[in-house]
Amino acid sequence: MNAIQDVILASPLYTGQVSLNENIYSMAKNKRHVDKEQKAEEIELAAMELFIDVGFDDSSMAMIARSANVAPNTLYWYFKNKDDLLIAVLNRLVNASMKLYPSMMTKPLTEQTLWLLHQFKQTKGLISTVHTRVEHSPSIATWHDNFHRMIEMLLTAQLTINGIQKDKIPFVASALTFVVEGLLSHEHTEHEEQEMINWVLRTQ
Amino acid sequence: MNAIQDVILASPLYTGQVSLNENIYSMAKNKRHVDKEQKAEEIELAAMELFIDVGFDDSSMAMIARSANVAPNTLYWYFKNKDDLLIAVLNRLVNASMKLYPSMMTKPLTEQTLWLLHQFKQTKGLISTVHTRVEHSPSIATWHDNFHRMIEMLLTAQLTINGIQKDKIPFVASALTFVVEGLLSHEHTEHEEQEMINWVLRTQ
DNA sequence: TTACGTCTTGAATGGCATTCAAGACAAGCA
DNA sequence: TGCTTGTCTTGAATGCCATTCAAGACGTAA
Repeated sequence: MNAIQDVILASPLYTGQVSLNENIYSMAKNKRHVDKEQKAEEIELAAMELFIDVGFDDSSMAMIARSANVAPNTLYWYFKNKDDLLIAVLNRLVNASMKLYPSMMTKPLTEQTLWLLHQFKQTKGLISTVHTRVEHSPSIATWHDNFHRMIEMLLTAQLTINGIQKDKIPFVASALTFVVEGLLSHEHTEHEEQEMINWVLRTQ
Repeated sequence: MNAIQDVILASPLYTGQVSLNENIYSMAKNKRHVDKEQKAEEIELAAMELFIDVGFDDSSMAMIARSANVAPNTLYWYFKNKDDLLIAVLNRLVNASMKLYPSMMTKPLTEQTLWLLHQFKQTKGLISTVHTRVEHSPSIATWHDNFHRMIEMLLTAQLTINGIQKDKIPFVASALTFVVEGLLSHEHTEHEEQEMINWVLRTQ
């Protein structure tokens, strides 16, 4: 239906894992890499559960390791540090939502936005975590940039389809993003959320 | 001119320090409390500078103590923990801005909002810090609640003066808040900021 | 059997917020 | 004057934390 969506959904960041081993060429001897990706996945799933349940700061590497049945320092063979593990988890979460998104694409934009809001609600805490760590970790910073670039493209495409006045689109897209982020960090009733999004999307 | 503002500006949270020693009655013997408030102020100022310059997470209690010329554990005689020190600093910052606010009250709302945005820009990092720590610390959570209550009252008053349609006011107030928070966590040009705020405030 | 990458781990290391116990200091009273 | 009592201050723990190091186990390929 529209090409932009396909581009987004096919972008390397969101097609699932960005391959952990880029050196497939030089990899010749002693490859056991099948297990490696499996184990990495186990670790990511353990981390994901903890990050969602108790938050990033309160999930120690030791807890994650225990939950994945490995020694704490084993995590560092698979991930450079805790921030890199966070990125893997974030990609997994975004990817999961984006896999479901196509089925929402034809629905009204208000409904789509509300759906996105609910998708990210389980990961509420991780949003401020990302914002906090953007200043520490360059890799989190670029992840954050890419994420917002993707959201902006997605919304721009949808707002265009919905016939929003062209020169207003950047504002509406930013406002929608900020309002969703705001609704994620501050408690509101379902009804308020809906009214809020409707208000942003009201055609002038 | 309008009573609501006065109420806000006189509210205990924002009239400067909430007195550190509530037990003035029982305090009789051995009082040296004059120095105490002075020393507390020195610590708060040292903490404020560090929180703004290097952020909350990267300001260790040891650094703050060194900067205030005391031993690290001395901080715990004045503040229950690092979160309580953060609250003292936040109150100081909000108080400083609110002292300046009355001179902006008569200006157009767009200008007021832009001014608020710039006031809080120096404390950018502390916003996500607060959002992160809301889940850990009940005292940060209530501070955050009170802060938003105050902002909501302030904006509601101003939007009423500006003749915004009554039933739309809650949405505009929330949207303005979220957009300011968004602009604080995501880099934008001055021009984009202005356009963004104008867009939210456009009368329908 | 040897050699060499892949993977795992126990045991550091250095940092952190916070607590503890001991004492210094000042004021009020005898 | 000395004694007591509360106000402050601090060196030295404590128990976490993320991360690193060095040693070795395990599989594969020659």
